[in-house]
Amino acid sequence: MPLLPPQPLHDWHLTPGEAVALQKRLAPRVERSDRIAPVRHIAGVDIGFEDSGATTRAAAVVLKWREAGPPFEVIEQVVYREPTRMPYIPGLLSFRETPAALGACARLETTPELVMVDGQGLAHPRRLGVASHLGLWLDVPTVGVAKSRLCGRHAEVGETRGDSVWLEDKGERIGTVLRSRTRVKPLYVSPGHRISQAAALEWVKRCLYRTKLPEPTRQADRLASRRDGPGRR
DNA sequence: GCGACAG
DNA sequence: ATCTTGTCGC
Repeated sequence: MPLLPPQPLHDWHLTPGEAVALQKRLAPRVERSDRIAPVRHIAGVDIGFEDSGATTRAAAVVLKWREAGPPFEVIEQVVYREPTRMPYIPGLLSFRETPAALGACARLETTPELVMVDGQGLAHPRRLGVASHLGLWLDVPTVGVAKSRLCGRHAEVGETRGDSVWLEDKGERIGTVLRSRTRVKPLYVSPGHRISQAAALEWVKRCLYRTKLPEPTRQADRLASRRDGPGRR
């Protein structure tokens, strides 16, 4: 999918303090309501590492959306590598993963109407998780699907598949804690960009098939973390 | 000052 | 995230 013309949405040589300042400037640009075109394709994005972390491997997959529900047909798969440029710092994940993620997305021929990202969206201390940051950059609707909590509080979630509770922080709802599989650790779903809380949750539910992760993220996950080196596609 | 802390 | 064996489920 095409990348937007270069914009001051990201910088690769920032100190932690500068990165935090940038997040505060970008957060207000995140759109929290639905501005989504009819969904035909949904992409999944995830990052993995090789060479003890020296190489970052980004994976992007595109699935054809079917009203009939999953399993969806995978129509594109891309793996893109580049040297790792920043360490992992809680709250600054997007600065470590977004560069490679953009590289993978730029190599997709299809432009999806929705992108699911492994990580938080709004459910971030400054409301700019990796899903939001990537969404801003690509100017495409995104939803964050994380496997654990970064911030916020929530009541206990029911143990049955489909049960969910709000994730809140500082008096506002920042996401949803969703039990995607009975008796399995819940998912933390939050809007990335151009999507509402309700729609973000619904799309994740609609993409659940038989595993803990929704299909877009699951497919990207397996590509990004394969221990042997998948070339491309 | 003491924890918590996406991937 | 990654390092790891066997094991349970579809």
